[in-house]
Amino acid sequence: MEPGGTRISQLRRGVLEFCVLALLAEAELYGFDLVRRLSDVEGLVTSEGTIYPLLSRLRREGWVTTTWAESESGPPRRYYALTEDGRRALGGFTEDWERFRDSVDQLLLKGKP
Amino acid sequence: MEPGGTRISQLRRGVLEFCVLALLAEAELYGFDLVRRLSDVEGLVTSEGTIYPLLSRLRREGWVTTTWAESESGPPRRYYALTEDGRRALGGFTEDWERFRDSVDQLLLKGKP
DNA sequence: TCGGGTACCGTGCAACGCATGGAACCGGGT
DNA sequence: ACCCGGTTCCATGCGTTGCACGGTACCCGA
Repeated sequence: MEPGGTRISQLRRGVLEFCVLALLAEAELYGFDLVRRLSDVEGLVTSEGTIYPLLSRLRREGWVTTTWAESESGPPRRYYALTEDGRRALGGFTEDWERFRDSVDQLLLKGKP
Repeated sequence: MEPGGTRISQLRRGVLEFCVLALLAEAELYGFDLVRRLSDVEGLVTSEGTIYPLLSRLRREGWVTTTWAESESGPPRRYYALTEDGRRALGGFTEDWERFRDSVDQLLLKGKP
């Protein structure tokens, strides 16, 4: 299938980033684990090719910090932790999301309750 | 500001298209009017530079048909009408949107009811 | 020793919103 | 008579970001 060809992958744009922040708000996680956790959520399935560039961006923005830790079953893991800036960004986005979601609902579900 | 630089403009991706279809599901409208109507909805403000390429896509997909009509106050208008295919596409997306919205809500609002 | 699971990462493409700019028509103010 | 602003259409190019693809390296069981 052509890349970005599905409707859903367009929906993910700009949201995935903050879904990752939301997961990191509860616990420090590493990249590979984030992929697995997102796969458990309908419509958010993604791959390493998406996650790692995304995590690099988050680091560049100063929204996460990272620490290395050994693993018992493979190469070392890089754990990501939310910064105070990251928490603020997540809060700001959440407000934007709620407004946006309501607007789209209003247009899309007008006539089908 | 850099284009596409805001969080919101990324959210609009892939959604705007179907918001336009939703508006056309109620009445035939022309491009300039669509811009005004979307500006009335929080988070969906857009411009002609966005709408016209989008409408071209919809035509190419066969989701809308167009008819010209004179205007009393300016150049002629091109009115857009939803096709049966367009209505089906809108229905399909609406289902996808509901699932996606619930997933994001679940992640983002976990802990803040 | 060899394959498969774990774990990291970069490069290049495609989609789409938007800034920018251009064209043509109309009416009102100076 | 002339220009300016509103209306209405459209095309071109850029930036962001998800994803396909490919690469490296470690560990373990068959």
